[in-house]
Amino acid sequence: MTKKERFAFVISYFEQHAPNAETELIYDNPYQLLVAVILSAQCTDKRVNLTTPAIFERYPDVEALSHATFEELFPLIRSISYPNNKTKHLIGMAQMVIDDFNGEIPATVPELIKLPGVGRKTANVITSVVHQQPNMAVDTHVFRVSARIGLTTNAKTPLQTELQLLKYIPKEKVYIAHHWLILHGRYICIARNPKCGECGLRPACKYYQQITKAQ
DNA sequence: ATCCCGAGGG
DNA sequence: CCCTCTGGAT
Repeated sequence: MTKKERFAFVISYFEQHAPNAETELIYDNPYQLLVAVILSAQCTDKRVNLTTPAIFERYPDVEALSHATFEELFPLIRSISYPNNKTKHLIGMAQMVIDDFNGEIPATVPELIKLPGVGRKTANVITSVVHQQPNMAVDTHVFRVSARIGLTTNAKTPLQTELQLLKYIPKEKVYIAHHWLILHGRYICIARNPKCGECGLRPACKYYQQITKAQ
């Protein structure tokens, strides 16, 4: 099976079985999405969703967040990973949005990456979800699932995965493909003991071909 | 013990 | 390239 055929199979499968895949982070606007994605580093969406309501209530917009103090915000973030860094990042992000971007959350990857706590992955999520730009955010799930199936070859960094995926996924399907891969990685192609028995991608999956050949 | 929608710094 | 930050779930 060529790489092109592999992509075609995977896209076709997900279009039939997960046509409406979207993020499980809870948010109402770009500000809330940006906060949620910053908090999501090395943390499950479920746990992020437990912490964000209190944050959004106390800091309803980026202006309010820009005036937050570390001592105020830290307790609201205490229960998720890297609370120290994330508290500083959120306040710094809000202050930079107010000071350097007229209170508007930037709409391009180069600008977003300037914000504290915002790296390439987060910038790709925002520009993709909010601004419909064909950018592929590569998180741990996208990285692992793409490698297992064989959508990527010898990708050692998220950036390599991103570029290889963009080469074969049509622009208009990058957004949905990002969520396909994440949700598949979260519920089927999990890191430990993937549920290959429940996976419809088996005919196109390099990983499955390897483990069955080894029997 | 390993993993979760990573980012920043050296 | 490496390392550190770091809590909760499994």
